Amino acid sequence: MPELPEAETIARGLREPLTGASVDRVAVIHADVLDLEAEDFAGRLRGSRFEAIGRRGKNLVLRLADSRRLVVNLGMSGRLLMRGPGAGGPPPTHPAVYFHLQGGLGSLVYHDVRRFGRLSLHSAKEYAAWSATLGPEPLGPEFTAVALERGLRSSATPLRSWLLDQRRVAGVGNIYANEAAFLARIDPRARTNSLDADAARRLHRAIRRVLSEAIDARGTTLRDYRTAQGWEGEYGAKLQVYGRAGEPCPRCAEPIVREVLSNRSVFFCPRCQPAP
DNA sequence: CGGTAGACTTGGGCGG
DNA sequence: TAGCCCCAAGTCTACC
Repeated sequence: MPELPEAETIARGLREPLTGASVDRVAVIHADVLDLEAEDFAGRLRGSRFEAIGRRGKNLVLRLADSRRLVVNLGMSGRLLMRGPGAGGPPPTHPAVYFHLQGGLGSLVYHDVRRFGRLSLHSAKEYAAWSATLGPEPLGPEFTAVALERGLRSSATPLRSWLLDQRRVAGVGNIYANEAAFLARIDPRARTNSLDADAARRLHRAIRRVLSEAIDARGTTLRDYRTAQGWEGEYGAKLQVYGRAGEPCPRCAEPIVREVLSNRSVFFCPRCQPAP
């Protein structure tokens, strides 16, 4: 998604307009974002009330009144947009699913240019099982420096890859993995079992800081991400290394380097983030 | 099991 | 300009 700060921003923006609203009708435009047949999906949601709006890692979790959960993974380009009752303004360009609400409350639109996103409907039990496959919430109490140090020691994968593994910690993606490694002054290519306790403490602080500050800025819009109200996030202007290859490091002015690691870009300052 | 490369999909930009 | 171009917030699979 849209990573954790973007998902959190969307959840906050959906809470007020969606909590307590009920689904009148579901219109499926692109069934390939569903884990069920379109008819089945629409039928199971008709009449359901949204009771609580939350997030797990990068996923939006919309709890229904009967304790089922609609889990939305936004992939690379998914949006969850509230449309007012009048639905003024231009219509969405790439709608995949419309949730029309009862009582003239407008609609919730799942919008996705690339359709890498997925919408799944879980029973309470299925949701618990799915959630258990994800690592701890990085802004929650379970994610301690000691737990992080233990996790890092148990693997020989490069730090950037470790951070992208949702079973390790839930919600960090490529933007914030690169930013956190920079703030912690660790080479993102370093094997995690080569990092010492002090590096783990720095990384713990850096992850929490970058995610918190990105939430405060309502996330990072590179191109596709929007809040539930359709606004862009403001954190892009605060990125230190991500997408800044060739620009001077904000700490030491050495040019930022871009490399490819596991088929994805990795950005770092070769002077501030020395190989251990 | 752990780690990596490619596939999936569409659109924007001409580089990193 | 246009291209068996390049790149992109993610995740799943195959394969070593």
